[in-house]
Amino acid sequence: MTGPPPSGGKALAEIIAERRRKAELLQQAGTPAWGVDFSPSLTCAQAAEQAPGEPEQLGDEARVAGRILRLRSSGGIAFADCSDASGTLQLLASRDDPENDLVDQLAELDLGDIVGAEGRLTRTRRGEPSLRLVRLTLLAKSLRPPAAKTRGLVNVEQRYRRRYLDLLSDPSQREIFRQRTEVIRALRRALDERSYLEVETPVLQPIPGGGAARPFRTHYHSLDSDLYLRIAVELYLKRLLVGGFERVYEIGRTFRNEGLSPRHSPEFTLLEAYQAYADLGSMKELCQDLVAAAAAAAPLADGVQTEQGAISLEPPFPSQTMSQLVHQLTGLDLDLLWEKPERMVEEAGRLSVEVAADASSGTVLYAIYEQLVEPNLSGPLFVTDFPVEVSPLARLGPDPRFVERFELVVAGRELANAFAELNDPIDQRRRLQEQARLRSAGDFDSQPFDEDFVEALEHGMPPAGGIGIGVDRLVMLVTGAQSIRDVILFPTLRPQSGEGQVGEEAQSPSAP
RNA sequence: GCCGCCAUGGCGCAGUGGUAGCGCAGGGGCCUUUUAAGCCCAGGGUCGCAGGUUCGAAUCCUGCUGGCGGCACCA
Repeated sequence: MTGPPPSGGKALAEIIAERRRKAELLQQAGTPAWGVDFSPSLTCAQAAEQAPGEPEQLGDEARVAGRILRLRSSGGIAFADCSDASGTLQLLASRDDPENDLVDQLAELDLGDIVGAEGRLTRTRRGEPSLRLVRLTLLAKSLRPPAAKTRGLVNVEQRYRRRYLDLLSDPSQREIFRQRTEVIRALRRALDERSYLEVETPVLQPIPGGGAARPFRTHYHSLDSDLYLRIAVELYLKRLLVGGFERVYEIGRTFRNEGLSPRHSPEFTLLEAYQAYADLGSMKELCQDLVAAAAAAAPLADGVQTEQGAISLEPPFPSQTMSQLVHQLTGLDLDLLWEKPERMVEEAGRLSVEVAADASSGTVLYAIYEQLVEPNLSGPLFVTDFPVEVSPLARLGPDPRFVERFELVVAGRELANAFAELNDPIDQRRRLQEQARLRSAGDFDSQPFDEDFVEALEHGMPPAGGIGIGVDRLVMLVTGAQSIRDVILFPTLRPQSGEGQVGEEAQSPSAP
């Protein structure tokens, strides 16, 4: 035996050794255990469908390929359940057939082996569609025992760390990720149909702007400069509006150096779309259409469930201002209090909402909304009129205390965020300078100043609407997933000891 | 980062102070239509890691590692 010692205990080592021995015996007999080509003529599901209607009747010839999930043998007859992406088909070998050695061949397979099977379609006495074998080809010997024969993997850590085991032992897990892809396709289709142009902007950015979040930092050796993984794509897409594109969007991975939770992943998929000459109402319509398209792409049997019960994602969604929502919950007369931020701070304290003693009225309003209102909103609901203090990139509304912005809230969570984009370069410069001031005062979540972006605005950006949608959360919603890790194939986990010690890649002499 | 819960053969689990068991998987055997097939036999474990308490620790205590949940940060 060569190769690395198998991980795990003695029993596992013995199982692996036994399987390797089988593979070697086969190879010595001239039967390769890996690397053989095989072209199926039907999927397992198609073959099952084409099986003859009557028991023990022989039908068409067929070739299928798949993984052996279960084996049963009964003296002179052997059965195997063969599974491919489409479903499962039973394989059958009988001593009564001329190829009676197939009974032993089939029985000697191990669970997890991948085979190509050729024979005639039939149906057993109990009515099970089956392939009566005339030839069996081993395509890939499995050296490790299957994690789970019937139920899927239960151990959550294993499911995330070794997702392939989760996927192969539980078809419903594969279905979730297939639906994820369908949702993203539906989003693309909806935007493409509206003449949006899909673009790609830098993931590595010298100045990480466009959102309030702490970035990941990395270093590019060739230019000997620090770069940041993007926290948003906003500032680049707006530059494209300056450049004359009128409808652009990007769906891509975005990175935020923040805590992990069932709703937060350090890398997540963000959709951002910008449309020149669009007002906030148009963005609401776009938002509704995108959410409805996503829901239609992954239809749940029992509808979309939230902690507050079943909800409909059928447009149109209602709107309410943040001030209305806070007033309804607390009874506070915000107009009366607004000029006295210290009174607002007091009221917040009374409501057990913690804010800085010198917080402005807008900041306090937002804090009360976030902590007391948003978590209890079932939605879907557009929350509008955000305080200017928490919206440095949005255009002022008719009431200059607020900006033209909405968030779509579903199940107590922010699903989308949109605003009428600020295109006043003088105001934008002032607001970004304020952000930069906060940042240098130690607030890592505030945005650094981006001179090039402001300069782009100085060339003139058309008035525009913009929207951002958290795609992972949208997928969670429409698939009923409870954790964001359940909709990310390989979620970020702490490296196990021994991992995460890659060393300095720049030392590699073969680095390009 | 803080708090709580969890970690027992490959997988799923039982075992709350007396030295570890069950089902599946794996090995040997029986069985000519099975469906998570069935039946018989024999295996497989330093109970996550390291200390401590005790005559005796899977079990109690401490630390560490990893996971989950909550808080904080945020989408």
